[in-house]
Amino acid sequence: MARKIPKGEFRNKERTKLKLINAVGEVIRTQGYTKLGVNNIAKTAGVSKKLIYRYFGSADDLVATYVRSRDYWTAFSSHLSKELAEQHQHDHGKDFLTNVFKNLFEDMSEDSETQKIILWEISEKSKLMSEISEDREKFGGGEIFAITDPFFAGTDVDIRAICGLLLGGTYYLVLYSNTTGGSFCGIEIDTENRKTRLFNRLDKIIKWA
Amino acid sequence: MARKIPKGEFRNKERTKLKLINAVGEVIRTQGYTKLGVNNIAKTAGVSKKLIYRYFGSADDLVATYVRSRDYWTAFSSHLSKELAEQHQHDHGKDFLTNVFKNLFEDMSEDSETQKIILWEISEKSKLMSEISEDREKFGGGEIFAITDPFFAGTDVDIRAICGLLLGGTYYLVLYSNTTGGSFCGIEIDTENRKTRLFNRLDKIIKWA
DNA sequence: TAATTATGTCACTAATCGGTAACAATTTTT
DNA sequence: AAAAATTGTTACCGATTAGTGACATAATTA
Repeated sequence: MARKIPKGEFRNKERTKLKLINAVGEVIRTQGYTKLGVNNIAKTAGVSKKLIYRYFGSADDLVATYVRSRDYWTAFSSHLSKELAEQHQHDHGKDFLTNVFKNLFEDMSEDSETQKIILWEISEKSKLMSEISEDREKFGGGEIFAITDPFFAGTDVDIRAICGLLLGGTYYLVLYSNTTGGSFCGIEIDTENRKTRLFNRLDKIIKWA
Repeated sequence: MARKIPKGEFRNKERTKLKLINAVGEVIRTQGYTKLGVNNIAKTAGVSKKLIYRYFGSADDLVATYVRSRDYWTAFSSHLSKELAEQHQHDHGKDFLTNVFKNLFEDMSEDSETQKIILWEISEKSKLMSEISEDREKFGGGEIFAITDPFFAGTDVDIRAICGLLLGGTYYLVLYSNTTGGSFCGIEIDTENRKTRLFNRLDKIIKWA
C-alpha cells in the first residue's frame, strides 16, 4: 500500500515547496531574475537549499515551476474582456484599443514582476523565456486581433504592425522610466503629465487608423 | 626632473591600457554587460587583472572610461546629418523622420554593442547608465526636435511623444527579435517582410502627423 | 655599468557560487 | 513501542569571484 504523504506540523513537504515557489516570485520582484540562485532563493524562503534539489531537481526547474504557474498576460487580458463587455455600448469600437493600451500602461507601471519578466524576455535566450513569449503571443495576440482585424480588413492599415510598435513602445517607456527616472525624447517620465501626453498620442495614432 | 614615461617594446603602459579598454568593448559585444568582471576583462585583454586596479582604480572605473569614450548616439546622429543635407531637396521634410527611423532600425539591428547598452540602460540603476541616458537625451533629442518642432508648432500634434513611442517601439522590437527570434504581435521578426511592414507603418504614422 | 623605478605576472586570501554527503529530527508504518 | 521512511539542517567540496602582496624583469636614470 502506498505510504501516506507526511503532513506534520513542523515537517510538511507541500508547505515548504510553496515557501520555495513563493520565494522565486519575491526574488524576481525585489531583485530581478539575475539573482535567481539556489542560495538566494533558499535564504529568501528560510529553508535549506538542499530541498530545492530534492523537491524540484534544480534551481532552474523550481524557477520554471513558478514562472509557468503564472500568466503574465493576465493584466492585458482582464482589461481586454472588460473592454469587450462595454464595446457595444459605445458608438464604435474606436476607443477599444486606446483603452486597452491605457490600462496596460497603468497596470504595468505598478507590476514590478511583469516588468522584470519582460526584461528577462529580451535579455536572455532560454527555453523558459521562449515559452513565455510564445504564450504571450498566442493568448494576447490571438484574442485581441480577432477583434481588431475585421475592423481593418480591406484597408491598407496594418493594425498588427501598428500595435506591435505601440505595445513595444509602451513596454520600453515603462522600463526606461523605472530605471533611469529621467526623460525620454523630452517626455518627463515621472510626472502625471507624461501619462496624459502619451495617452493622447496613443489615442491620436489609433484614431488615425 | 620628471621621469620619462616608459615606452619599451615589451612593457608599454599606454598600450596595455588600450588593450584593457578595448577588452571592455569586446566583452560587451560578445557576452553582454553582465560579464564585465575583472577576471573576464583581464583574460580577454590577455593581461594581468592587477593592472586594472593599478591603472584605473577599479573595474567599474575602467568600464566607465570605455563607455564614456564612446558615443552611442553616433549612428542616429550621423544619419540625422545625412538626412539634413538632403532635406531641402525634397518637396517637404516629410520623409525626414521616416528615414531617420528607418536608418536607426537598420543600424541598430547590426550593432550588437549599442543593443546591449540600451538593454543595460533599462536594466540597471547606475550612475554610469544615467549619464549615458542623459547624454543620449541631450544630443539626440536636442538636434532632432530643433528640426521637427517648428513643423508641428501650433498644431495639436505632440511630435515628441509620438517619436518617443515609435523610438521605444523600435528599440524593443530589435531587442525582442534578437533574443526570442519569434514573432511579436503577429509580426514575423526574422524575415525581410517584417522590415517592410514596420517601415510602412512608421511611414504611415508619421505622414498622418 | 650600476642603481632605481615602472611594468607585469603569480600566488594568495576571503567571499560566494552550485551542488552533495552525513546526520538529526519528525512522521508514518508495523 | 519499535522500525522504517521522510523532512530538514549543517558542514563540507570544488570552482569562481574581487582584490592584494611578493616578486621578477624591462626600461630609465645616474
